[in-house]
Amino acid sequence: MNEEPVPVEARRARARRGDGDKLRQEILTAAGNMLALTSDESAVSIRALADAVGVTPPSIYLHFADKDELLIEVCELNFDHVSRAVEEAAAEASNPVDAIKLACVAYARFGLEHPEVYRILFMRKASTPEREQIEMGQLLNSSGYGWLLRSVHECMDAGLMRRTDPMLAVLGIWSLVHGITSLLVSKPGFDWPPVDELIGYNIDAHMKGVQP
Amino acid sequence: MNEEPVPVEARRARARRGDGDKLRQEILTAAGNMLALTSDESAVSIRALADAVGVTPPSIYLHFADKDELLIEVCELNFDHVSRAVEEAAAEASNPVDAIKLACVAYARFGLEHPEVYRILFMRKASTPEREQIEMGQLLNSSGYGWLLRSVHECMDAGLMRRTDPMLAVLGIWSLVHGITSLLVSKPGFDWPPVDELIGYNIDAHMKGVQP
DNA sequence: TGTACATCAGTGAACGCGCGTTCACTGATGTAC
DNA sequence: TGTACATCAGTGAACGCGCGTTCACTGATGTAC
Repeated sequence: MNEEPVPVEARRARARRGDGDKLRQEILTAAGNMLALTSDESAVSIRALADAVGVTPPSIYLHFADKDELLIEVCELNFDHVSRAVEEAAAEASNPVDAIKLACVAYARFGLEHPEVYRILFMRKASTPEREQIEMGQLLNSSGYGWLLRSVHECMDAGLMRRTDPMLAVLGIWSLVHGITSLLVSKPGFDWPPVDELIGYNIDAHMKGVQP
Repeated sequence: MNEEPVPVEARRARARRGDGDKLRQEILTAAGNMLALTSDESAVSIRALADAVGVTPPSIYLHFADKDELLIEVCELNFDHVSRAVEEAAAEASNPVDAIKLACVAYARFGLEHPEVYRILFMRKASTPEREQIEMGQLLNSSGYGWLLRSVHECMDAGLMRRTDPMLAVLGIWSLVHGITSLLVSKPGFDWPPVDELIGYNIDAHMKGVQP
Protein backbone atom coordinates (compact mmCIF):
# COMPACT_ATOMS: atom_id res chain seq x y z
CA MET A 1 0.00 0.00 0.00
CA ASN A 2 2.41 2.59 1.26
CA GLU A 3 5.70 2.01 -0.44
CA GLU A 4 7.11 5.52 -0.41
CA PRO A 5 10.28 5.53 1.68
CA VAL A 6 8.92 7.42 4.68
CA PRO A 7 5.60 9.23 4.75
CA VAL A 8 6.79 12.66 5.70
CA GLU A 9 3.73 13.53 7.80
CA ALA A 10 4.45 10.50 9.99
CA ARG A 11 7.85 11.81 10.84
CA ARG A 12 8.54 12.99 14.28
CA ALA A 13 9.34 16.66 14.70
CA ARG A 14 13.05 17.12 15.07
CA ALA A 15 14.16 17.89 18.59
CA ARG A 16 15.43 21.34 19.51
CA ARG A 17 19.14 21.81 20.13
CA GLY A 18 19.52 20.70 23.72
CA ASP A 19 16.63 18.26 23.61
CA GLY A 20 18.32 15.29 22.01
CA ASP A 21 17.49 13.16 25.03
CA LYS A 22 13.80 13.43 24.32
CA LEU A 23 14.16 10.85 21.58
CA ARG A 24 15.86 8.56 24.02
CA GLN A 25 12.81 8.61 26.27
CA GLU A 26 10.44 8.22 23.35
CA ILE A 27 12.34 5.14 22.23
CA LEU A 28 12.14 3.51 25.65
CA THR A 29 8.44 4.29 25.95
CA ALA A 30 7.81 2.93 22.46
CA ALA A 31 9.67 -0.27 23.32
CA GLY A 32 7.42 -0.78 26.32
CA ASN A 33 4.30 -0.15 24.28
CA MET A 34 5.40 -2.42 21.49
CA LEU A 35 5.99 -5.26 23.91
CA ALA A 36 2.58 -4.70 25.40
CA LEU A 37 0.80 -4.52 22.07
CA THR A 38 2.53 -7.13 19.96
CA SER A 39 3.16 -9.74 22.62
CA ASP A 40 6.18 -10.76 20.68
CA GLU A 41 9.68 -10.01 21.76
CA SER A 42 11.13 -10.54 18.33
CA ALA A 43 8.86 -7.78 17.01
CA VAL A 44 10.93 -5.26 18.92
CA SER A 45 13.60 -4.66 16.34
CA ILE A 46 15.62 -1.53 15.84
CA ARG A 47 13.74 -0.92 12.63
CA ALA A 48 10.30 -1.37 14.15
CA LEU A 49 11.21 0.90 17.04
CA ALA A 50 12.47 3.59 14.67
CA ASP A 51 9.20 3.31 12.74
CA ALA A 52 7.11 3.57 15.87
CA VAL A 53 8.91 6.69 16.98
CA GLY A 54 8.84 8.20 13.52
CA VAL A 55 12.55 8.21 12.88
CA THR A 56 15.09 6.26 10.82
CA PRO A 57 17.02 3.30 12.26
CA PRO A 58 20.42 4.98 12.53
CA SER A 59 18.91 7.59 14.84
CA ILE A 60 18.57 4.95 17.51
CA TYR A 61 22.35 4.72 17.63
CA LEU A 62 22.55 8.37 18.49
CA HIS A 63 21.18 7.38 21.90
CA PHE A 64 22.11 3.76 22.53
CA ALA A 65 25.39 2.04 21.79
CA ASP A 66 23.60 -1.07 20.55
CA LYS A 67 20.42 -3.06 20.92
CA ASP A 68 21.58 -4.75 24.09
CA GLU A 69 22.08 -1.45 25.87
CA LEU A 70 18.57 -0.46 24.88
CA LEU A 71 17.06 -3.67 26.22
CA ILE A 72 18.96 -3.32 29.46
CA GLU A 73 17.28 0.01 30.03
CA VAL A 74 13.91 -1.45 29.16
CA CYS A 75 14.50 -4.09 31.81
CA GLU A 76 15.52 -1.50 34.36
CA LEU A 77 12.27 0.39 33.84
CA ASN A 78 10.17 -2.73 34.06
CA PHE A 79 11.81 -4.15 37.16
CA ASP A 80 10.62 -0.91 38.72
CA HIS A 81 7.10 -1.50 37.43
CA VAL A 82 6.88 -4.99 38.89
CA SER A 83 8.32 -3.78 42.15
CA ARG A 84 5.78 -1.00 42.44
CA ALA A 85 2.86 -3.33 41.65
CA VAL A 86 4.03 -5.82 44.27
CA GLU A 87 4.69 -3.31 47.00
CA GLU A 88 1.44 -1.44 46.48
CA ALA A 89 -0.55 -4.65 46.73
CA ALA A 90 1.32 -5.74 49.84
CA ALA A 91 0.67 -2.44 51.58
CA GLU A 92 -2.99 -3.45 51.96
CA ALA A 93 -2.16 -6.39 54.19
CA SER A 94 -2.32 -6.41 57.96
CA ASN A 95 0.39 -9.01 58.60
CA PRO A 96 3.53 -10.11 56.78
CA VAL A 97 2.17 -13.47 55.66
CA ASP A 98 -0.85 -11.87 54.05
CA ALA A 99 1.42 -9.26 52.56
CA ILE A 100 3.39 -11.98 50.81
CA LYS A 101 0.20 -13.58 49.55
CA LEU A 102 -1.12 -10.31 48.13
CA ALA A 103 2.25 -9.57 46.61
CA CYS A 104 2.25 -12.93 44.83
CA VAL A 105 -1.16 -12.28 43.32
CA ALA A 106 -0.05 -8.87 42.13
CA TYR A 107 3.14 -10.33 40.68
CA ALA A 108 1.25 -12.94 38.68
CA ARG A 109 -1.25 -10.39 37.51
CA PHE A 110 1.54 -8.16 36.27
CA GLY A 111 2.94 -11.09 34.29
CA LEU A 112 -0.38 -11.86 32.70
CA GLU A 113 -1.02 -8.25 31.80
CA HIS A 114 2.46 -7.76 30.34
CA PRO A 115 3.43 -11.19 29.07
CA GLU A 116 6.21 -10.04 26.79
CA VAL A 117 7.71 -7.76 29.37
CA TYR A 118 7.58 -10.69 31.77
CA ARG A 119 9.29 -12.90 29.21
CA ILE A 120 12.14 -10.47 28.77
CA LEU A 121 12.65 -9.92 32.47
CA PHE A 122 12.41 -13.47 33.73
CA MET A 123 12.39 -16.01 30.93
CA ARG A 124 14.98 -14.78 28.50
CA LYS A 125 18.43 -16.16 28.18
CA ALA A 126 20.84 -13.27 28.36
CA SER A 127 22.83 -12.68 25.20
CA THR A 128 26.16 -12.81 27.03
CA PRO A 129 27.38 -13.74 30.50
CA GLU A 130 28.18 -10.06 31.15
CA ARG A 131 24.68 -9.12 30.19
CA GLU A 132 23.32 -11.77 32.52
CA GLN A 133 25.33 -10.32 35.40
CA ILE A 134 23.88 -6.90 34.71
CA GLU A 135 20.34 -8.24 34.64
CA MET A 136 20.79 -10.24 37.81
CA GLY A 137 22.13 -7.12 39.44
CA GLN A 138 19.06 -5.17 38.38
CA LEU A 139 16.84 -7.90 39.71
CA LEU A 140 18.56 -8.27 43.07
CA ASN A 141 18.68 -4.52 43.53
CA SER A 142 15.06 -4.01 42.56
CA SER A 143 12.95 -2.81 45.42
CA GLY A 144 10.55 -5.73 44.93
CA TYR A 145 13.22 -8.31 45.62
CA GLY A 146 14.43 -6.37 48.61
CA TRP A 147 10.89 -6.17 49.87
CA LEU A 148 10.39 -9.94 49.66
CA LEU A 149 13.65 -10.62 51.45
CA ARG A 150 12.72 -8.24 54.27
CA SER A 151 9.24 -9.74 54.50
CA VAL A 152 10.61 -13.23 54.89
CA HIS A 153 12.91 -12.01 57.65
CA GLU A 154 9.96 -10.35 59.32
CA CYS A 155 7.94 -13.55 59.15
CA MET A 156 10.76 -15.52 60.72
CA ASP A 157 11.25 -12.94 63.44
CA ALA A 158 7.52 -12.96 64.18
CA GLY A 159 7.46 -16.76 64.38
CA LEU A 160 5.26 -17.02 61.28
CA MET A 161 7.85 -18.96 59.32
CA ARG A 162 10.28 -21.51 60.61
CA ARG A 163 13.89 -20.45 60.61
CA THR A 164 16.12 -21.58 57.78
CA ASP A 165 18.42 -19.96 55.24
CA PRO A 166 16.14 -17.08 54.21
CA MET A 167 17.38 -17.44 50.64
CA LEU A 168 15.84 -20.91 50.40
CA ALA A 169 12.48 -19.55 51.49
CA VAL A 170 12.63 -16.47 49.29
CA LEU A 171 13.54 -18.49 46.24
CA GLY A 172 10.83 -21.03 47.01
CA ILE A 173 8.10 -18.43 47.18
CA TRP A 174 9.39 -16.66 44.15
CA SER A 175 9.72 -19.95 42.24
CA LEU A 176 6.18 -20.98 42.99
CA VAL A 177 4.66 -17.76 41.78
CA HIS A 178 7.10 -17.47 38.91
CA GLY A 179 6.31 -21.04 37.92
CA ILE A 180 2.60 -20.35 37.76
CA THR A 181 3.10 -17.06 35.96
CA SER A 182 5.53 -18.39 33.41
CA LEU A 183 3.40 -21.41 32.59
CA LEU A 184 0.40 -19.15 32.09
CA VAL A 185 2.51 -16.94 29.86
CA SER A 186 4.04 -19.83 27.89
CA LYS A 187 0.86 -21.79 27.36
CA PRO A 188 -1.95 -19.25 27.21
CA GLY A 189 -4.13 -21.68 25.28
CA PHE A 190 -4.32 -24.22 28.07
CA ASP A 191 -7.57 -24.57 29.96
CA TRP A 192 -6.26 -23.11 33.23
CA PRO A 193 -8.29 -22.93 36.42
CA PRO A 194 -9.10 -19.35 37.48
CA VAL A 195 -5.81 -17.62 38.19
CA ASP A 196 -6.77 -16.24 41.58
CA GLU A 197 -7.81 -19.68 42.72
CA LEU A 198 -4.64 -21.26 41.36
CA ILE A 199 -2.41 -18.73 43.09
CA GLY A 200 -4.59 -18.53 46.17
CA TYR A 201 -4.73 -22.24 46.90
CA ASN A 202 -1.06 -22.88 46.26
CA ILE A 203 0.51 -19.89 47.93
CA ASP A 204 -1.74 -20.53 50.93
CA ALA A 205 -0.57 -24.10 51.05
CA HIS A 206 3.05 -23.09 50.61
CA MET A 207 2.97 -20.48 53.36
CA LYS A 208 1.28 -22.99 55.61
CA GLY A 209 4.03 -25.48 54.82
CA VAL A 210 6.80 -23.12 55.87
CA GLN A 211 5.26 -22.35 59.25
CA PRO A 212 7.26 -23.39 62.32
CA MET B 1 39.79 -22.56 6.74
CA ASN B 2 37.56 -24.95 4.90
CA GLU B 3 35.75 -22.98 2.26
CA GLU B 4 35.15 -25.69 -0.29
CA PRO B 5 31.40 -26.18 -0.70
CA VAL B 6 31.10 -29.51 1.07
CA PRO B 7 34.09 -31.64 2.09
CA VAL B 8 33.15 -34.82 0.33
CA GLU B 9 34.58 -37.12 3.01
CA ALA B 10 32.26 -35.51 5.56
CA ARG B 11 29.24 -36.47 3.55
CA ARG B 12 26.94 -39.07 4.86
CA ALA B 13 26.68 -42.26 2.86
CA ARG B 14 23.56 -42.19 0.80
CA ALA B 15 20.81 -44.45 2.10
CA ARG B 16 19.82 -47.60 0.28
CA ARG B 17 16.57 -47.70 -1.60
CA GLY B 18 14.04 -48.48 1.09
CA ASP B 19 16.03 -46.82 3.86
CA GLY B 20 15.08 -43.21 3.31
CA ASP B 21 13.68 -43.02 6.83
CA LYS B 22 17.11 -43.53 8.32
CA LEU B 23 17.93 -39.91 7.57
CA ARG B 24 14.78 -38.88 9.37
CA GLN B 25 15.98 -40.56 12.54
CA GLU B 26 19.48 -39.18 12.16
CA ILE B 27 18.06 -35.68 11.88
CA LEU B 28 16.02 -36.03 15.05
CA THR B 29 18.97 -37.45 16.94
CA ALA B 30 21.21 -34.67 15.69
CA ALA B 31 18.69 -32.07 16.78
CA GLY B 32 18.73 -33.50 20.28
CA ASN B 33 22.50 -33.56 20.38
CA MET B 34 22.80 -30.05 19.07
CA LEU B 35 20.47 -28.72 21.73
CA ALA B 36 22.48 -30.52 24.35
CA LEU B 37 25.83 -29.31 23.07
CA THR B 38 25.17 -25.75 22.00
CA SER B 39 22.71 -24.77 24.71
CA ASP B 40 21.19 -22.43 22.23
CA GLU B 41 17.87 -23.01 20.61
CA SER B 42 18.55 -20.60 17.79
CA ALA B 43 21.60 -22.66 16.84
CA VAL B 44 19.31 -25.42 15.67
CA SER B 45 18.72 -24.19 12.16
CA ILE B 46 17.88 -26.27 9.12
CA ARG B 47 21.32 -25.51 7.77
CA ALA B 48 23.15 -26.46 10.95
CA LEU B 49 21.18 -29.67 11.20
CA ALA B 50 21.96 -30.56 7.61
CA ASP B 51 25.62 -29.92 8.31
CA ALA B 52 25.60 -32.05 11.43
CA VAL B 53 24.06 -34.96 9.59
CA GLY B 54 26.34 -34.54 6.59
CA VAL B 55 23.71 -33.61 4.06
CA THR B 56 22.48 -30.49 2.24
CA PRO B 57 19.61 -28.37 3.58
CA PRO B 58 16.98 -29.36 1.01
CA SER B 59 17.34 -32.98 2.08
CA ILE B 60 15.65 -32.11 5.35
CA TYR B 61 12.50 -31.35 3.40
CA LEU B 62 12.45 -34.85 2.04
CA HIS B 63 11.48 -35.94 5.55
CA PHE B 64 9.77 -33.00 7.25
CA ALA B 65 7.23 -30.61 5.76
CA ASP B 66 8.85 -27.66 7.51
CA LYS B 67 10.87 -26.68 10.54
CA ASP B 68 7.86 -26.62 12.79
CA GLU B 69 7.02 -30.23 12.05
CA LEU B 70 10.58 -31.17 12.90
CA LEU B 71 10.49 -29.35 16.22
CA ILE B 72 7.19 -30.96 17.10
CA GLU B 73 8.79 -34.35 16.76
CA VAL B 74 11.75 -33.25 18.82
CA CYS B 75 9.33 -32.23 21.55
CA GLU B 76 7.51 -35.53 21.36
CA LEU B 77 10.74 -37.42 21.90
CA ASN B 78 11.80 -35.23 24.78
CA PHE B 79 8.50 -35.30 26.61
CA ASP B 80 9.13 -39.02 26.67
CA HIS B 81 12.60 -38.50 28.10
CA VAL B 82 11.37 -36.30 30.94
CA SER B 83 8.58 -38.71 31.67
CA ARG B 84 10.93 -41.63 31.89
CA ALA B 85 13.34 -39.77 34.18
CA VAL B 86 10.51 -38.77 36.48
CA GLU B 87 8.87 -42.16 36.66
CA GLU B 88 12.10 -44.03 37.19
CA ALA B 89 13.03 -41.78 40.09
CA ALA B 90 9.60 -42.09 41.64
CA ALA B 91 9.70 -45.86 41.48
CA GLU B 92 12.28 -45.84 44.29
CA ALA B 93 9.84 -44.30 46.77
CA SER B 94 7.85 -46.19 49.35
CA ASN B 95 4.86 -43.85 49.57
CA PRO B 96 3.14 -41.48 47.15
CA VAL B 97 4.32 -38.30 48.86
CA ASP B 98 7.95 -39.37 48.72
CA ALA B 99 7.38 -40.44 45.13
CA ILE B 100 6.32 -36.92 44.25
CA LYS B 101 9.35 -35.48 46.02
CA LEU B 102 11.75 -37.77 44.18
CA ALA B 103 9.99 -37.05 40.92
CA CYS B 104 10.43 -33.32 41.43
CA VAL B 105 14.15 -33.69 42.04
CA ALA B 106 14.50 -35.80 38.90
CA TYR B 107 12.50 -33.29 36.90
CA ALA B 108 14.69 -30.39 37.95
CA ARG B 109 17.81 -32.41 37.31
CA PHE B 110 16.62 -33.18 33.81
CA GLY B 111 16.11 -29.48 33.19
CA LEU B 112 19.57 -28.60 34.40
CA GLU B 113 21.19 -31.31 32.36
CA HIS B 114 19.28 -30.40 29.19
CA PRO B 115 18.63 -26.70 29.52
CA GLU B 116 17.86 -26.05 25.89
CA VAL B 117 15.58 -29.02 25.60
CA TYR B 118 13.83 -27.77 28.72
CA ARG B 119 13.52 -24.32 27.19
CA ILE B 120 11.87 -25.67 24.08
CA LEU B 121 9.48 -27.90 25.95
CA PHE B 122 8.35 -25.57 28.70
CA MET B 123 9.53 -22.01 28.14
CA ARG B 124 9.01 -21.41 24.47
CA LYS B 125 6.16 -19.50 23.00
CA ALA B 126 4.58 -21.63 20.31
CA SER B 127 4.86 -20.21 16.82
CA THR B 128 1.12 -20.45 16.22
CA PRO B 129 -1.99 -21.21 18.28
CA GLU B 130 -2.38 -24.51 16.41
CA ARG B 131 1.16 -25.42 17.27
CA GLU B 132 0.48 -24.56 20.90
CA GLN B 133 -2.51 -26.89 20.94
CA ILE B 134 -0.37 -29.70 19.58
CA GLU B 135 2.31 -29.13 22.20
CA MET B 136 -0.18 -28.94 25.05
CA GLY B 137 -1.68 -32.18 23.81
CA GLN B 138 1.75 -33.81 23.85
CA LEU B 139 2.34 -32.55 27.35
CA LEU B 140 -1.01 -33.62 28.78
CA ASN B 141 -0.73 -37.00 27.13
CA SER B 142 2.83 -37.57 28.26
CA SER B 143 3.15 -40.36 30.72
CA GLY B 144 4.87 -38.07 33.23
CA TYR B 145 1.90 -35.75 33.47
CA GLY B 146 -0.46 -38.69 33.78
CA TRP B 147 1.74 -40.11 36.49
CA LEU B 148 1.64 -36.89 38.54
CA LEU B 149 -2.13 -36.65 38.23
CA ARG B 150 -2.55 -40.24 39.40
CA SER B 151 -0.12 -39.69 42.26
CA VAL B 152 -2.04 -36.69 43.51
CA HIS B 153 -5.25 -38.69 43.40
CA GLU B 154 -3.53 -41.46 45.32
CA CYS B 155 -2.34 -39.00 47.96
CA MET B 156 -5.82 -37.64 48.40
CA ASP B 157 -7.33 -41.11 48.61
CA ALA B 158 -4.72 -42.10 51.19
CA GLY B 159 -5.43 -39.00 53.28
CA LEU B 160 -1.94 -37.60 52.61
CA MET B 161 -3.26 -34.51 50.85
CA ARG B 162 -6.39 -32.59 51.61
CA ARG B 163 -9.15 -32.87 49.04
CA THR B 164 -9.56 -30.11 46.50
CA ASP B 165 -9.72 -29.83 42.72
CA PRO B 166 -6.78 -32.14 41.88
CA MET B 167 -5.85 -29.83 39.03
CA LEU B 168 -5.03 -27.03 41.48
CA ALA B 169 -2.72 -29.30 43.40
CA VAL B 170 -1.08 -30.79 40.31
CA LEU B 171 -0.44 -27.38 38.82
CA GLY B 172 0.90 -26.09 42.12
CA ILE B 173 3.45 -28.85 42.47
CA TRP B 174 4.42 -28.59 38.85
CA SER B 175 4.66 -24.79 39.06
CA LEU B 176 6.93 -24.90 42.07
CA VAL B 177 9.38 -27.28 40.50
CA HIS B 178 9.08 -25.67 37.08
CA GLY B 179 9.66 -22.29 38.68
CA ILE B 180 12.86 -23.42 40.31
CA THR B 181 14.04 -25.22 37.19
CA SER B 182 13.28 -22.40 34.81
CA LEU B 183 14.95 -19.80 36.99
CA LEU B 184 18.04 -21.97 37.21
CA VAL B 185 17.96 -22.36 33.44
CA SER B 186 17.33 -18.67 32.75
CA LYS B 187 19.87 -17.28 35.16
CA PRO B 188 22.66 -19.84 35.35
CA GLY B 189 25.10 -17.18 36.54
CA PHE B 190 23.25 -16.46 39.76
CA ASP B 191 24.75 -17.65 42.99
CA TRP B 192 22.11 -20.31 43.69
CA PRO B 193 22.01 -22.41 46.83
CA PRO B 194 22.67 -26.12 46.18
CA VAL B 195 19.89 -27.38 43.93
CA ASP B 196 19.01 -30.41 46.01
CA GLU B 197 18.62 -28.25 49.08
CA LEU B 198 16.55 -25.70 47.21
CA ILE B 199 14.21 -28.31 45.81
CA GLY B 200 14.27 -30.40 48.96
CA TYR B 201 13.35 -27.65 51.38
CA ASN B 202 10.64 -26.16 49.23
CA ILE B 203 8.94 -29.26 47.93
CA ASP B 204 8.97 -30.62 51.49
CA ALA B 205 7.34 -27.43 52.72
CA HIS B 206 4.83 -27.47 49.90
CA MET B 207 3.79 -31.08 50.43
CA LYS B 208 3.47 -30.36 54.11
CA GLY B 209 1.25 -27.39 53.31
CA VAL B 210 -1.18 -29.45 51.27
CA GLN B 211 -1.69 -32.04 53.98
CA PRO B 212 -5.21 -32.38 55.40
C1' DT C 1 21.65 43.99 13.54
C1' DG C 2 23.65 40.87 10.19
C1' DT C 3 26.30 37.14 8.87
C1' DA C 4 29.71 33.29 9.10
C1' DC C 5 30.32 29.22 11.35
C1' DA C 6 30.32 25.24 14.60
C1' DT C 7 27.22 22.09 16.42
C1' DC C 8 23.77 18.96 16.73
C1' DA C 9 19.75 15.86 15.40
C1' DG C 10 18.86 13.44 12.21
C1' DT C 11 18.78 10.97 7.05
C1' DG C 12 19.57 7.67 2.98
C1' DA C 13 21.71 4.09 1.20
C1' DA C 14 24.09 0.32 1.78
C1' DC C 15 26.93 -3.60 4.15
C1' DG C 16 26.97 -8.55 5.25
C1' DC C 17 24.66 -12.12 7.65
C1' DG C 18 21.91 -16.27 8.42
C1' DC C 19 17.61 -17.73 7.92
C1' DG C 20 13.64 -21.01 5.81
C1' DT C 21 12.40 -22.59 1.61
C1' DT C 22 12.00 -23.80 -3.57
C1' DC C 23 13.22 -25.57 -7.98
C1' DA C 24 15.26 -27.94 -11.52
C1' DC C 25 18.60 -31.40 -11.59
C1' DT C 26 21.59 -35.86 -11.00
C1' DG C 27 23.03 -40.20 -10.37
C1' DA C 28 22.87 -44.61 -7.87
C1' DT C 29 19.71 -48.50 -7.05
C1' DG C 30 16.65 -51.84 -7.90
C1' DT C 31 13.11 -54.10 -11.22
C1' DA C 32 10.81 -55.88 -15.47
C1' DC C 33 11.38 -58.00 -19.58
C1' DT D 1 22.22 -62.97 -18.22
C1' DG D 2 21.86 -58.34 -20.10
C1' DT D 3 19.78 -54.05 -20.66
C1' DA D 4 16.22 -50.31 -20.53
C1' DC D 5 13.77 -47.83 -17.37
C1' DA D 6 11.27 -46.03 -13.28
C1' DT D 7 12.19 -44.74 -8.76
C1' DC D 8 14.25 -42.80 -5.04
C1' DA D 9 17.71 -40.16 -2.12
C1' DG D 10 19.84 -36.67 -2.52
C1' DT D 11 22.38 -32.01 -4.65
C1' DG D 12 23.48 -27.06 -6.13
C1' DA D 13 22.16 -22.75 -6.72
C1' DA D 14 19.25 -19.43 -5.82
C1' DC D 15 14.96 -16.81 -3.89
C1' DG D 16 13.46 -13.10 -0.72
C1' DC D 17 13.38 -11.67 3.94
C1' DG D 18 14.46 -9.00 8.09
C1' DC D 19 17.95 -8.24 10.92
C1' DG D 20 21.82 -5.08 13.40
C1' DT D 21 24.90 -1.84 12.14
C1' DT D 22 27.95 1.67 9.54
C1' DC D 23 29.15 5.58 6.81
C1' DA D 24 29.12 9.70 4.50
C1' DC D 25 25.87 13.27 4.28
C1' DT D 26 22.36 17.28 5.19
C1' DG D 27 20.11 20.90 6.97
C1' DA D 28 18.11 23.35 10.91
C1' DT D 29 19.55 25.71 15.17
C1' DG D 30 21.96 28.49 17.98
C1' DT D 31 26.30 31.43 18.87
C1' DA D 32 30.31 34.65 18.23
C1' DC D 33 31.89 38.55 16.24
